[in-house]
Amino acid sequence: MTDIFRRVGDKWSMLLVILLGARPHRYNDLHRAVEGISQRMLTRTLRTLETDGLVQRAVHPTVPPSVEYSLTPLGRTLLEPLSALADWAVLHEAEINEAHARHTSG
Amino acid sequence: MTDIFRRVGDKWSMLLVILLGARPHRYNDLHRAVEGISQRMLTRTLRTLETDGLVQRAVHPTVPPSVEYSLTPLGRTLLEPLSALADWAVLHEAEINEAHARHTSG
DNA sequence: CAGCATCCTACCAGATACTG
DNA sequence: CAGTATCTGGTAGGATGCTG
Repeated sequence: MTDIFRRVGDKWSMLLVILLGARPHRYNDLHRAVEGISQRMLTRTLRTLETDGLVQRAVHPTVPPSVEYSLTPLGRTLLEPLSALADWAVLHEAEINEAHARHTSG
Repeated sequence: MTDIFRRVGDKWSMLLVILLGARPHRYNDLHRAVEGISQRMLTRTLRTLETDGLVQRAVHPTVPPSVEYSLTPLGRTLLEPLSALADWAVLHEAEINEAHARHTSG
């Protein structure tokens, strides 16, 4: 189980899954949307998600080429629990920062 | 938000939070329960969780000393979304492994 | 019992440059 | 547009030995 978590729970994976949950994205869409991600990590993370069967990659042989990433049905089942956790993070971010301040100062 | 995830979502944190969600544990309880964790990482992870205000540490000045770790109220609010994700992981582990096999072989 | 200090390694992840 | 290749520093995390 911890293996699954390590894949799904890392810095970029969750962000990508949540983004792709909203709508399919192309490579550079994601690159722009996920502020701060390097090409390397974007590609790596997408490959991992694809290998895990959470994301599917559709290549349209146009000129210039376009590649569309979207969630698989399995990926979509992840969306709900992941969003719950993301909501929790947003909701309690302030409290965590306060706790931090308490431990840092006193 | 990604910062929160990095702390909460790492290899050991979620395991500890879920364990402490069941009942308070002492240091060596956790060390035994979390098969494979080193003292170093157990201590480090507990300290991080404590600093984040998710876990509280109660020292009982007995001989020999005993230290009890438990979830704070904030930590308990994390339990639900985290369990949801853990359940998801257990439920879909097989599918992910199958997807892996597909990408490895063909 | 419940840690801390130190050393060490391997992998992770960013920056940068290049390609079909 | 959608990647790959290479180099490099940082950090996660294990092993070991010691302490109040």
